Amino acid sequence: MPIETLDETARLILNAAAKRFLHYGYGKTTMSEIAGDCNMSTGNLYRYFPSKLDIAETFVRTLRREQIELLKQAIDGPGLSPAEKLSRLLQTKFRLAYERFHDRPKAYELATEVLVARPEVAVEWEEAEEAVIADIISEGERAGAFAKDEARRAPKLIQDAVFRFTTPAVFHEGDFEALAGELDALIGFMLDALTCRAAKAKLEHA
Amino acid sequence: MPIETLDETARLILNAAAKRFLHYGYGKTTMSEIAGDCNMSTGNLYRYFPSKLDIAETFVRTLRREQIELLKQAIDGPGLSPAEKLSRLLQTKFRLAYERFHDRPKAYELATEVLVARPEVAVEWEEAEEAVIADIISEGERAGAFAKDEARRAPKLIQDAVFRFTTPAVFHEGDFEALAGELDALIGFMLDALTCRAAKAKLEHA
DNA sequence: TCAGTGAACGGTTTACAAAGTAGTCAGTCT
DNA sequence: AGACTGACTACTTTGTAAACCGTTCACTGA
Repeated sequence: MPIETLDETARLILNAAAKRFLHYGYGKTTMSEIAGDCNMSTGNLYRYFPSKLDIAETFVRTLRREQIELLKQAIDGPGLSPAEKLSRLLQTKFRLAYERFHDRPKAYELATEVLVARPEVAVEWEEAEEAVIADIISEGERAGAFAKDEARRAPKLIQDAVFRFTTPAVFHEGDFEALAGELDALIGFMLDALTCRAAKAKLEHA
Repeated sequence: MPIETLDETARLILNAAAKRFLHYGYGKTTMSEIAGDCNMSTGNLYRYFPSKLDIAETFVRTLRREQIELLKQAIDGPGLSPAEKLSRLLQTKFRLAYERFHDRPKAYELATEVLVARPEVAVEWEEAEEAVIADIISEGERAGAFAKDEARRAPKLIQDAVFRFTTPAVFHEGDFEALAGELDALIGFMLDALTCRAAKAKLEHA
């Protein structure tokens, strides 16, 4: 349910809730406050959303849409090789997670709470990213840079491998540059696997 | 401080504490209970350990020694190639984490609590594993199977890549076999990077 | 008919007092 | 002298009663 398809009143509620969620956090925001901001009663909120959690879920979905959009922009540059695209995508994903954690802690907290309570939203988020990665790898296969038939399994494996760099535990240890450098080396490893498999296949063919 | 170097009374305390930690957890174990089990007063405990947390830390260090020992045994088989050793090591590490989480939840909880309160113990744990990985990679380099000069950076990268499979979040989703299969594919990827770099270097040399 | 209301309900959080616990230390026993 | 004690302190956890919050629903006004 993208925002555009929502009722005008529903959007009003969503905006009011989003502001409070980002300022005070999910737990510290009450339905009364949201209703008050919209000049309506609490009961009326339930005509537009089944529950408080659903308001938060809808908001997190918009955050996801924004993130996917930013990732696509990051790899949109002209003349980027598939390897460069993959590298940029993962570095951008890391940077966005790092920034959200440090600069918008309430947004991070909200996403975490919703993702724990509604695991299917987390799965959809990962699948959306996976699709972007799969596109890059397919392009690499067509160009002969990457090995064939990787587009099916590789995206999930790549997500597994960089998992550590999207986990809050890592954001405390070391500064951004050090972590980005470590991630870069890891991406280099993964890219070598993809390109070397292709090279090996070519040698056998020749 | 390995156990053998400890005072007899200190070992008595450590064993009594370990039993209670594993049965009831760290928080639900009191210094009075430990002292009672050892037929001594609480005050006397502090002649042997600076604090309750230090008792737990010492115990967690023995858990680490056991785990490193098991990992070394897992790669000790005769005629195992470096690639097989690395694969076995990481699969064993995953299996031990999985089993501890499901079969000895209190042990898992204790380790988590100590590792959060004493991050340097976590660092030492990772470094001990890193040393085992580095040995395997050095062996692979000497045999010409792996690329040169990887033994320095690769161990940390490999630990990063498999991080997801030693994190409790993953233990809930999917069964053991499915996760082990996914990990296997990921290890295959990393091994390809190591071996392909070596192959590429050889080609250039020839 | 339908957007909107607000009192009422059950489950949860909060506030604060009572109980408990980690750690100390002056003193005991051997 | 040195292993050991246990009452003591400062802090934390626990029990619990009151306040609060998400959600419902019978009702209102247009």
